[in-house]
Amino acid sequence: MEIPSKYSSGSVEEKWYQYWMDNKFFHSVPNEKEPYTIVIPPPNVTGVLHMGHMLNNTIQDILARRARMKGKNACWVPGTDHASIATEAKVVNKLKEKGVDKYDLSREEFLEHAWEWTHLHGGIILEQLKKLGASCDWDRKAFTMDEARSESVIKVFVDLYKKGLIYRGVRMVNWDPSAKTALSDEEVIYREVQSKLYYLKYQVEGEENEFVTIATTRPETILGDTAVCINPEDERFKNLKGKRVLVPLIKRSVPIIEDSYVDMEFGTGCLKITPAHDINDYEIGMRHNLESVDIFNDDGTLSEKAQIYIGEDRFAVREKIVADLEKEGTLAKIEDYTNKVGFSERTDEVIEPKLSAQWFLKMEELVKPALENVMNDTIQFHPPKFKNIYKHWMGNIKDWCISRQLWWGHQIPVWYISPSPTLTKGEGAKNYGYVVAASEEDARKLALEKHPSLGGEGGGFSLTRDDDVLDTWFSSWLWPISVFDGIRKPDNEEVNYYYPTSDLITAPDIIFFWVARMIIAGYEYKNTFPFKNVYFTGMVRDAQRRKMSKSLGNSPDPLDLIKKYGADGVRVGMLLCSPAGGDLLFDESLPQQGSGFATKIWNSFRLVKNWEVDETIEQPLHSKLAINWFRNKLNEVTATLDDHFEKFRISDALMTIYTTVRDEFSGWLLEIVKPAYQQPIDANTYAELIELFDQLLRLLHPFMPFITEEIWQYMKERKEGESIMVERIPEAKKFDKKLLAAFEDVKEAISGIRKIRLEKNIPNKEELELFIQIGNKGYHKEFESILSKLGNLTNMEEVKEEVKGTTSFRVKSTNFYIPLSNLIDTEEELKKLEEELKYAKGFLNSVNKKLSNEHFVNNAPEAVVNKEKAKKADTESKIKVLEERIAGLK
RNA sequence: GGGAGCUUAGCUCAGUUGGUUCAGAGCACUUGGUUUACACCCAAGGGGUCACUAGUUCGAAUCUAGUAGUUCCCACCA
Repeated sequence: MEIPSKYSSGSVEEKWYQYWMDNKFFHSVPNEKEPYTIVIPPPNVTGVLHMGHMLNNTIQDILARRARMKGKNACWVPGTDHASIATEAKVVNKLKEKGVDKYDLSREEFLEHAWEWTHLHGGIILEQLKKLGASCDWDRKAFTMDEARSESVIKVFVDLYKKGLIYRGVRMVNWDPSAKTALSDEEVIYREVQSKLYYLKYQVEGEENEFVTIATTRPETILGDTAVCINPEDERFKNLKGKRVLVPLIKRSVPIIEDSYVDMEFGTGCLKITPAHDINDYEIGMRHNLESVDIFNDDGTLSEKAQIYIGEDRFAVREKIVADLEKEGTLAKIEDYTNKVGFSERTDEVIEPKLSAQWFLKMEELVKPALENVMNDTIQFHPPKFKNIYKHWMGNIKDWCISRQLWWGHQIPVWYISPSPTLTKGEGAKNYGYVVAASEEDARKLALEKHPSLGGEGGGFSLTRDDDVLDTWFSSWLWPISVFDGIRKPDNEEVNYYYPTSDLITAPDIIFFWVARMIIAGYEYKNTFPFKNVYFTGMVRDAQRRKMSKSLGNSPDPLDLIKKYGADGVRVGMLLCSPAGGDLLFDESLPQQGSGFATKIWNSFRLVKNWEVDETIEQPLHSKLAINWFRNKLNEVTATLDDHFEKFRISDALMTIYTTVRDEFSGWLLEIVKPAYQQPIDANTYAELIELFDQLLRLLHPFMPFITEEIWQYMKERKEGESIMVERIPEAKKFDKKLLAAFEDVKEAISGIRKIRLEKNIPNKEELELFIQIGNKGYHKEFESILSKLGNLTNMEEVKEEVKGTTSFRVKSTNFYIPLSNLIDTEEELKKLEEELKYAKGFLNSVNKKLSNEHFVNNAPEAVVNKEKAKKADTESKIKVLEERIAGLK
């Protein structure tokens, strides 16, 4: 079989992905094996793949593939999220481009557009994941708004309502004037901004020349002022108590009230109160029975209640009102000021606190098991520092505002009852309220049960469904259950088998949005945790630590990267430098390194595969020894990998296998067994090499699925349906630590020879002689054939004392001498030896100091003391050797 | 304002319970090499007072306290 000299990732990746799909290797059904389950953090249905997804999904795939090769029944469930507000914003913009305003459409018409958009762009991102090699069970593709998931959401809403956990209330909520919807607290991002502090003078009513000065960052809100507040302790304003002041421009008379909330130190010590547009003012307003004047429309323009600037935008009004206040003479001064302003996570609009009727979920009881089981490590966070953050949030949780004034999403299953006019006439008139039910049919029944009069004589009624939809996260919090249909059919075989899932891989920025809430839902609906481990990835940033963003143009297109470096190369690049919870500083040198590694593996394979095998020659001793050594090495590496994976140190695991392939396998093993130019290799060594290569590929497969499959298929004749991805990964076996340590000494001796060649400018081709003065450590005669081959030695001889006229080096207490006719620079050699001697003496000194310290000898464990004694003996013999050598040279 | 974390080589980070080379890895850097698998390579090498200070201990990168710097999370000071 001819092996191409260059590995071409593109065609190889396409070929094997198709092969895996055709053979249904990704597909999982419940069986007798141990399940290993991951649910994907569902990306936005209309989103495109970005670097964060790459990192995240690479890790998921590595874990899934590894579990599969460990003999588990791995199931990685893919899917997408309808992303209510983000998708709706996109559709609204799209319509706007076509000159269509959302509000000119009916709800049904708008949803038609939204579905069209979803079908057009939906799932592109999942197709992109295939390019990465993601081994998802595509037959299980789920969508948060498909039938099964939608019904689950509705069922849960009804259930929570019945449990008394969902309620409707008028509250101060975070209002996004751009999307015209309420948001949860988590969807508001506070940012520091440079703004101004405006000092405004309010005339005291009835006192022509007496003014009260307040400070505000939002002068436009004075139009909604219904009081001015002072601290009751404030001596400066004693005379104002009980008086009233006039709001500038509109001259509304408002009372001066007293509340200890006011900080006397800040600003002027006087605070204007706008209960409709500030959460604190709202609370003060409640305490003092103040009127609320809502001066804003839903879109952030001023309403009629503002009296002036009606219909103009709040920020335009801010400019204008400052000018008008100045004209009026009520603007005292303006200062620069830095404060924090809330922005909408999705639309980046400045949030307006607004009073409105919304649906809430009571959290206090629900969070209890979720908090407890993270704190006691039933669910483990990696890295564990996120436990603190989680705890803090859970401990201070407020009720969750779950309604959104949007159309794209799960419409709230609440029906308001409008009785027929005959029923509302006269004394029978009453508010029939609403019912909560999974369908209109159920709602109708329920309404009749609740109000029998509706079905009675002169009855009849209509139902109007609540316009709002549910927060996106109200569907994704059910994800680990709902993808197995465990909400609608709580005891089905699938959910019983796959749930709880194994590992969740996600970014820390959605720890509250999603992770915490999934845990809550898990305990509420399955009575157990939704996943055993949560691995938090870092943020992908650029080399300057800046966030990847479109506007900065520092975010590479993942698909371009895959084209350029191969999926394997990109996967390796993502992971080479990505500790759990730590940010990944990405630049193209990383995937470059990854693809370089792929080339390295490819070339190693070509080397081996192209050797001619000769059955008649015997296996050389050095090959036999090297193979045996590498077997032990591989077992050590396998154990190390197991340990890394157990601790979710994925980068370290990759680095382990990376250096094993590059240094141990290619650098040492292959160099040792490599036959002379154009010479054949013995059959024994060849067969064993192929087997070891096979083992290595299996260990590597989860990281680099494509190239490992390609090589594995080339390695031997394979039958249709065979694949490395369904083979077993090597188990950790015992290994000989002494052997491995001895081999390190051999390597060091070879390095010593190489170093001398480099220093003395001796080409590798030139053969050398080596004399060995064996000390009590550092030499292993059994490996002399290896030393001889890699050192290119003609003759090796053991000697009892130092050899004159040679250059030398040491491994532990063994001296190696290389005779170099005419090439010895005695001065140089002496200088080197003196330095070594100086170091050894210093070292001995520190050891002696320890050993002569009675406290140390008496208190330290015996083993530690013995070790120090051994060090002392070794160093002393080394010093002796050095001194002899120096004397000899002189 | 409250809380948590971090500070180890030029960069990004390991370093598990204090005790053998524990002062490490990858990248970067320096030097040498076109040794027929690989220059996307190979060989050799330089580089750190483990932020600072004080303590505990026979012994501290590791434990304690404080200081400085830094990051993140939470919080409605106009």
